[in-house]
Amino acid sequence: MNKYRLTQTRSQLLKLLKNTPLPVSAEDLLQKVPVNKTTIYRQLTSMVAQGLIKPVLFTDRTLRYESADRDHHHHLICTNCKKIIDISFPENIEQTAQTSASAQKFKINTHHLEFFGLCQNCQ
Amino acid sequence: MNKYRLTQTRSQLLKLLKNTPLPVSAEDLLQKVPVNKTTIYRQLTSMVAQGLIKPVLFTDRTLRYESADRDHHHHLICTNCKKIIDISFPENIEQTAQTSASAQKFKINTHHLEFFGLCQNCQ
DNA sequence: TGACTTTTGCAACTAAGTTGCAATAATATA
DNA sequence: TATATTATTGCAACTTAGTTGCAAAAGTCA
Ligand SMILES: [Mn+2]
Ligand SMILES: [Mn+2]
Ligand SMILES: [Zn+2]
Ligand SMILES: [Zn+2]
Repeated sequence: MNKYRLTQTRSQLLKLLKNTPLPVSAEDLLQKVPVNKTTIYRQLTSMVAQGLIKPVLFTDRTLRYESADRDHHHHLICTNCKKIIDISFPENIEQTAQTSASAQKFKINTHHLEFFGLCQNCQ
Repeated sequence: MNKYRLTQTRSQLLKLLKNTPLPVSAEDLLQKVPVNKTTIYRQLTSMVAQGLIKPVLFTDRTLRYESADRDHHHHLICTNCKKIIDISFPENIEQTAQTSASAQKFKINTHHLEFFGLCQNCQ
């Protein structure tokens, strides 16, 4: 009853996305899997729809994806070497923001938070 | 001694960017100022370099700009109608995050935070 | 095995943004 | 003010991430 078929290509891509701890771009995948770029883009779209992966947009405007079975977290991004480090934020940001948002009758559902700076190597 | 010249085009664009409270895209400007798109992109780059405006990348991947003389703030974005509302966040996010970041010897300089949800009209 | 449906590759396309170059406009200086 | 200098502009051509239509290939299920 699952309309998604587990093709060779799909499993290879999923394996890579599951095993790579940090967000992967379409181009990264293209270099590692012998498949047409059209297929990469279509598979990424399909996997997002299926809830297997999540898109993460970086400020260099590259769109990357990471496995969806991760806990909610954020990223530290080195502005020099582009290294990405996962980080979890201790407080409930949405709850804090909802207080100000309520004044405008805005209902917050999700948020997106990234930090920029220098990694150990680059400082 | 200022290498930036205050041309007709530049003043028109600056005026729009100063008077529009919410982030403006290159396309927005193109529709309002009778000027070539190449000029728009070059002026935006130049104004960012000069520190007059700041680029803001939204998760829908549109790049927008807003006047740089604003206090640090964030955005509430309606996922339905794309309305943008400015919001300030009461706490020092970077300080809180720096505690976790220090474990990886990462030095935070800036951050980027957006909230998504529904505006009053769309809920 | 088929029949049915999804996935794939290919080539052509789209759209945001960039580049080189010659013409034009702004500014500095005589 | 007139002229020299340098930045800005428009244009056309280009780049590049991502998209689309279509026919062939592969996956699923009876
Ligand atoms: Mn991550
Ligand atoms: Mn704003
Ligand atoms: Zn680094
Ligand atoms: Zn709305």
